[in-house]
Amino acid sequence: MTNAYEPQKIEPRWQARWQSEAVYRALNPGDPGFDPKQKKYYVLDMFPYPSGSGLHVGHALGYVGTDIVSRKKRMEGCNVLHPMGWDAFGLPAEQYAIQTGKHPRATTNENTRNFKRQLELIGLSYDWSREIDTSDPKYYRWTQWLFNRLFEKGLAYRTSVPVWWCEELKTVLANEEVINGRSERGNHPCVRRPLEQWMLRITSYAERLLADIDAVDWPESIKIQQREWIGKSEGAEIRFALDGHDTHSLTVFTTRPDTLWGATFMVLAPEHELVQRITTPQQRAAVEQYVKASATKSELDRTDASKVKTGVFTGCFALNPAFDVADPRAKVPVWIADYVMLGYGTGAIMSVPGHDERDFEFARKFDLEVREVVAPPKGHKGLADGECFTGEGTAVNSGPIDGLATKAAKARAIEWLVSRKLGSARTTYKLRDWLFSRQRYWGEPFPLLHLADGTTVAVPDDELPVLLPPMDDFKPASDGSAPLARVPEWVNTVDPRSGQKARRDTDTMPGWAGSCWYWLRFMDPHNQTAPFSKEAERYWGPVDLYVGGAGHAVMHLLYARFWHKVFFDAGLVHTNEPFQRLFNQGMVTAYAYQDAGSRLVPSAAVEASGDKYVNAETREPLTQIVTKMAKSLGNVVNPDDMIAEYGADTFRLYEMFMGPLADSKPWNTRDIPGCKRFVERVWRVFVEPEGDAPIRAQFAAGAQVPAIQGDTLTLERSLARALKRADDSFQNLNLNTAIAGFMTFINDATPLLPAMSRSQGERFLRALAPFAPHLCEELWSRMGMPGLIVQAQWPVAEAHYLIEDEIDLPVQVNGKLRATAKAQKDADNAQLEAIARSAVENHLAGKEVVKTVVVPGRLVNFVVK
RNA sequence: GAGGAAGUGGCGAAAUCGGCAGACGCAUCGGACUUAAAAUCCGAAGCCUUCGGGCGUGGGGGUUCGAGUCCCCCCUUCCUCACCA
Repeated sequence: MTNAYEPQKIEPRWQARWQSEAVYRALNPGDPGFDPKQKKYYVLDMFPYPSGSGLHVGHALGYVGTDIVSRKKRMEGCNVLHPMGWDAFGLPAEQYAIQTGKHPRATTNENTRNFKRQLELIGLSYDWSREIDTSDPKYYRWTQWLFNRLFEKGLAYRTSVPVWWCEELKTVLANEEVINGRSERGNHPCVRRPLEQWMLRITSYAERLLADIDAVDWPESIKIQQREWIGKSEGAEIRFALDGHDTHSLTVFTTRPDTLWGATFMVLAPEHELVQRITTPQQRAAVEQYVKASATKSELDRTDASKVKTGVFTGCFALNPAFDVADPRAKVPVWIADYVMLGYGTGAIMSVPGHDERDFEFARKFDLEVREVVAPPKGHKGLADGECFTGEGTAVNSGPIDGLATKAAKARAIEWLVSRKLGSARTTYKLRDWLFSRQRYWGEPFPLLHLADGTTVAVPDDELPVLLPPMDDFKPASDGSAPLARVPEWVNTVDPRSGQKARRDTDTMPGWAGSCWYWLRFMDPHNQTAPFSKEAERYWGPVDLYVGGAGHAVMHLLYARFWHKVFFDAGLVHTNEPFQRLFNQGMVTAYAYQDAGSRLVPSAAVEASGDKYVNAETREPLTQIVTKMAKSLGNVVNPDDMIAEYGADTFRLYEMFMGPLADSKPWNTRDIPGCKRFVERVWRVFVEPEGDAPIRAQFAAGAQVPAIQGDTLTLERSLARALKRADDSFQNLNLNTAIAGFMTFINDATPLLPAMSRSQGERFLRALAPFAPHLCEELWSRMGMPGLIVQAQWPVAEAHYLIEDEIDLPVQVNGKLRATAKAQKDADNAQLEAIARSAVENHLAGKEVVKTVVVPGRLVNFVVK
């Protein structure tokens, strides 16, 4: 037994012990030893994509936070489910394979091994018996099985949609791989091109996805982002006849049916199907050129999208149904312009330039008629002032709805349209159906067969999984078809039900698929007859606390909610929503350094002297800035290095001590020694460094129990405050304040050490244990405490030690602090006033006290003239 | 352009209700110990000051006996989404 603090020795030792005793193993209903009366708590991290570069300290932030919560919940007696796994399908592994020839299976296995090693180094309390890998056939078998449920409900369909095509890479790219019209990798130009794709009908759940978000305990900012993304808007669909085209009409969506009388032109999206039919010969050349240009240009140079509206007249006129055909106002020109999106509403609008900014700008540019149909309320500028008015007002120049306020005018306009069969009320959503297929290799194959008779059927559940065929060339074909299409022996098969010849679907699912239900698989990860058992789901669902970055605010969380609702409808799960409480950890940023010309200098070449920074070579002064961690800046910090140097406990403490879990904050390795010092001070409080006893005698079993008085009472109060602060810090996960409380206690205890009792020592260790588990386990064992501290009970402050008998009473004169006086905690107002008055006598001399404010137990304020 | 989050010492930050602004750390400075250094321990420290005090939570107004905290306007930074009719 040595008395030096040696984290490199004690940490692996306790990790091995926890593993051998399976202390983080969560029991399911039916498992031996399962206690149905015990409360359950499910803490989930957003599981990582195991990239080749490994974890950095930013990823670890949330994992340390949830680990501390899990450990505390266990100590509070909960059956805690805290699992971890790998979101292992995805494009980087495949891209890497194309470049290096290394199979995605091999790199994925390597990467997950590395991630797991890193997580274990940190001492995280995952139940590794539940580890899952979305790219493992044992897992994706059930992803396919769940897809079949969507397919049989008609929620998956195949259609031709415009997708990103990159000519340079000869491949289809996912939306998330295209940034400002260029490929994320290589920065090549991309264009939209129609291709047959699988879609999921998420829009049919739009209303429920919107409504149910009110009931969950999520950050309001995320709720707002989801609501905005779903983007419900209510309005009307209106049909316009086209002059000279009896067979075609033009339907538009508007949220302002009351402004129909002010519609002076129409605009179609350039891709709108009517464009070809209605364009007149004179305009054809101009229109075709515009359509072609907008296929690339509109998305390509968005950076210098100078917001100048462009468009071309088709030569065609529509008839505004608000007016009689003979009325000159009825005939309105039809234009095309790229400010109208094909995918939203009907891909066509009626333009009301008097009351819509975009239409107003367009009308000005092309000199089109602007007519006022909504009079602004008094005090607002309108067309009379040369400005467009988009707010609510009173209908004017609008025939049957004249004089109505906007709200009523909308309703009346819809009635009017319905009665004439010109339109109807309609609600639209920004949310689009979900493009669910990728022409890629490293994903779940669709469990679908295209039969000789032209129908498409699901592979029967009992034939799953449809395994990815072995391949070693993953390059997409030049026509955009998937790599799987090049494996004829895999593609060509027979439908096991009808015996017909069949072709397998050669698309794979997107990276999101595996993460759409993984929290359910964690509940029952080894089930071979179902994705998860009903009993397990009834017991564990929903997730009590889900922690991850705000970057997944929309996509993952919306997709996951969608699948969960489909499962709910299918009777597979018993809750409407998957994640009861969501918490977003902040981003860990890092410092970077700039020279006078704002050029970034790699961190390795920066030298610090006090609070100044200079370039180590040139001695040029540098400015410190805060940025993302990036390889190119050389400021990525990885946990392995930190742990090797300081130990896991110090690393964990620093991660939390930086600030509230929710805040973004810069990593500063220079600050870590503060946490290291704290850990060492804790050690020395318990262990005499020069001695050879495992623990100071006062903390050993059978030590004399001091009376709680004098210094021991002072420490008891200090400990109570620390325990209270620690407990409170879990409310908002500002665990930094808990650590500050522990530090304060150790600062108090150090000079009063002889008065500290064994009981105080062990309670302190129990509170610190979730934060610094190895250290506490070691000291706990040296104290001769029974069992493991990870299984001990969470200590709670005794309320009466939180109350001080004597307080420092601040005394203010005119709101300014002039003195502090000692006062008894329970002194009444008159006593307090008297004490206060004598404390600030000199400030009151010769002044008239006009008012005295006494806040019992808080302060006294004299208002004087 | 829209939405969100946030601005407090040299730095990270703290401050249930409106009630002593800057706890706890880092860096800094001083002292002890040491042949010396490291480590450790003790102490100082928001800024200005004529040593009475004054000024201080991005800026400007307001409410209040009292505002980091509540209300209005403005500025800056970061994140997300881009013309959604």
